[in-house]
Amino acid sequence: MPRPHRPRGRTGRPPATSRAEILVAARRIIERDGWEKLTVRRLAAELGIGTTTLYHHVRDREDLLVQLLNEHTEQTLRLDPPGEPRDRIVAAAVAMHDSLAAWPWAAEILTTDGFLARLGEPALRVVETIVAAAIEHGCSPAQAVHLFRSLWYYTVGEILVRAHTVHRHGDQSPAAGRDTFFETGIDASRLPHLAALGDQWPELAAQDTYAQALGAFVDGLLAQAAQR
Amino acid sequence: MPRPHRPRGRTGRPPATSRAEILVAARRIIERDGWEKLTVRRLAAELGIGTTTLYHHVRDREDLLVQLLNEHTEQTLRLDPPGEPRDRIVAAAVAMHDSLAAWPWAAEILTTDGFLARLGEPALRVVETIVAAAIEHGCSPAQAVHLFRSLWYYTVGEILVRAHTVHRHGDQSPAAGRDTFFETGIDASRLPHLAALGDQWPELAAQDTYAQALGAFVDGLLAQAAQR
DNA sequence: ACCTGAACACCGTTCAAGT
DNA sequence: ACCTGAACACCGTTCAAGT
Repeated sequence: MPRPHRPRGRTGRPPATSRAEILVAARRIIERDGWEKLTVRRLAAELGIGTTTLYHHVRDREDLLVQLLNEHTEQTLRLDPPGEPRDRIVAAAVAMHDSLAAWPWAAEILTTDGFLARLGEPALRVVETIVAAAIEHGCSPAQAVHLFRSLWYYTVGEILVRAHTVHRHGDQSPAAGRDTFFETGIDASRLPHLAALGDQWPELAAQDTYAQALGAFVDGLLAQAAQR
Repeated sequence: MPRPHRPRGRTGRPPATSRAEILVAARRIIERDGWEKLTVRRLAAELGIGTTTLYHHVRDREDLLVQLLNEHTEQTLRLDPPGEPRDRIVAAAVAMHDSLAAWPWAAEILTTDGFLARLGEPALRVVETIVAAAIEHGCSPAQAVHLFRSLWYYTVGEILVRAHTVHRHGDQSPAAGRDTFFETGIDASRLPHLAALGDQWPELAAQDTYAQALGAFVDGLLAQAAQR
């Protein structure tokens, strides 16, 4: 007599909660309640299972997040940019950035120890693309790794700062733009340029210059590598 | 009659717990137990006061951390670098980096919304130095702000990744160096350069190239600004 | 005015026990 | 074998009340 547990299973084993089911439920929570609400306990509740049961399928919270991100990169990070090595590096880094920036909760694991090592192949292919292009341009393998790492730091920093910045779309009130130095008057004699910038700062800081500065960074790094 | 510095219990009422006392106690916890243990509750216990009392002196946990960081930058961040604008930018960014990197717990607030706006004058002077030097070099005010912000992203990313990386000093075991792509064999036909790099990656990734890549970034950004 | 215990509303993780 | 309730050891923050 088969136990009436969860139907829609194949013949044989009673269908245990699967990895895929977990990831779908996790995405549902993120979409419905915001990613801050994605906790181990809530996820178990969403699946209708005990919190403990989740630990049979996921090592810990970090593991859950990494699995979620890997699934996401597998779906969004497909590229093989053409062109000069320099342009391939920029294109790969922009693709990496855009894929990660779309999921602000990625910020939580981006800087964890050994993060890159836990990435799946689609993400690693971006690393490969950058390292390969740098070597083709004339970098030594060591220089290529250092170049990738520098771009990675810049990218992670951009994503993390942006993820934590409240975007006040169209809010023109004086309370908007907390990221200005100037709501409390600053000493114009000590900090003349910041004082002169005044309330232009929030506007300038809101502009997206990631890709442009990335280009400058890549050019600077490639030029430096060529000098040695 | 001389009283102990921190009265335990209900002895009269010497001056209420001061901001300075709180910050000293916070630093004591960080030094003794590690910064992960610095919680509102523990800090109150360390001071011998009720958790609630702390909220009379500190708006919330984030405010506590920002106050702590501001005190730290006031003590460590004094500079007025000489030389060419380009070198002044590099020197200021390195000083900012070193000051923040010394306190890994800063990672917790570095990316919070409006963080820069909550900094004290010593920290703002670094921003002023970088913006002023960029303008002196020929940047427009907008370009100078963008330049600062790009360096900020790079710096924050470096600090955050490093702060979360376990440094296995002298650990030569195979388990060491989690940040390698290669403990699980990678597909050499799909990722040839990463495969060729092999176990060299952890060693290369451990090298500190912050200042060198920063120089390249600054050169790249200044060159790009001059082109427009 | 200054301070606080208790409560609220949560966390991630473990483990002995149940089915 | 698979699953789980209950417990452990915490969090940040609030509020009504005490001194």
